[in-house]
Amino acid sequence: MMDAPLCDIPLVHEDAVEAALRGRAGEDQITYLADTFQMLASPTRLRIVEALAVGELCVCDLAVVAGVSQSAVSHHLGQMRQMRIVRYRKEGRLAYYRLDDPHVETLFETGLEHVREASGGEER
Amino acid sequence: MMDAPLCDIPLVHEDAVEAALRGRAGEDQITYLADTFQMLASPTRLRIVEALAVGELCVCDLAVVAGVSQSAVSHHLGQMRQMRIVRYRKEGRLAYYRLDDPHVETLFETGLEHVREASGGEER
DNA sequence: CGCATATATGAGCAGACATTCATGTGTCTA
DNA sequence: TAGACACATGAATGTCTGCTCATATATGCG
Repeated sequence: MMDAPLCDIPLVHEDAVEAALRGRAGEDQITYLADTFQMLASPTRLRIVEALAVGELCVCDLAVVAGVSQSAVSHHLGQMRQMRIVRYRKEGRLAYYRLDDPHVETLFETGLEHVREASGGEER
Repeated sequence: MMDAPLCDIPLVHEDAVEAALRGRAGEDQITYLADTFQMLASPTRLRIVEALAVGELCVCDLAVVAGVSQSAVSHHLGQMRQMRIVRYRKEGRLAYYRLDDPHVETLFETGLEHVREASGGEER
């Protein structure tokens, strides 16, 4: 039979694992962060973010820019609002949306830089 | 009754929409970017990124840190490798993983900053 | 060689997501 | 005030994701 495999009795590289475990973000923060990235994990929502990085737009405009129905865009906006990706102001019967905080644009830009390197540069 | 509804004949705010459409990223880049954020849209994978931000780790260590099975972590690593989130080097029968490029850590950090503001600060 | 181990990978299933369709709410205008 | 319109939202549905289980590949050791 086999000896105790290292993988079952945790800790292969005890020091490294402890270092990695020190100062981790809280469970709630990681969950919230995953949900935040989830909001950016859709071409349609990215088009919305990209557009709002230029300036505020109403729901109709966003539907045009993102190339989906008004209903679809509104559902997306509802979720993005909840995750604090966007905020909005009402003016008459129009709702003008914009990015909620500067970090969102930073995420978009940084992600795009990464993509331009990662998808451009081929195999290593 | 009303005139032709603005939403059906596109362009509500023509200037704003045109501004938003100017200089957009390519379809491929947006798709790739969405897939990249998708890789960060999971608590398990975020734990992996968080751990690798400290230093390289083998698969077993990562399974411990992320709190999932070896199989699960390996599946995640395969996807993350494909999306250029991580890379690895083989040493004997161990595989040591690390973040593929600095942008990844930036995304993680920026996201965490956003979360700390967004989830901390309450309703507006 | 032959076995144990570290990692990778395929299949399958339960839960999550994006869109559509239908309808609800509030605001403007005639 | 009646109706049209901008926007929001609930329900239903097809697709995708993440895990587990089973198995494959490869390396090291005796």
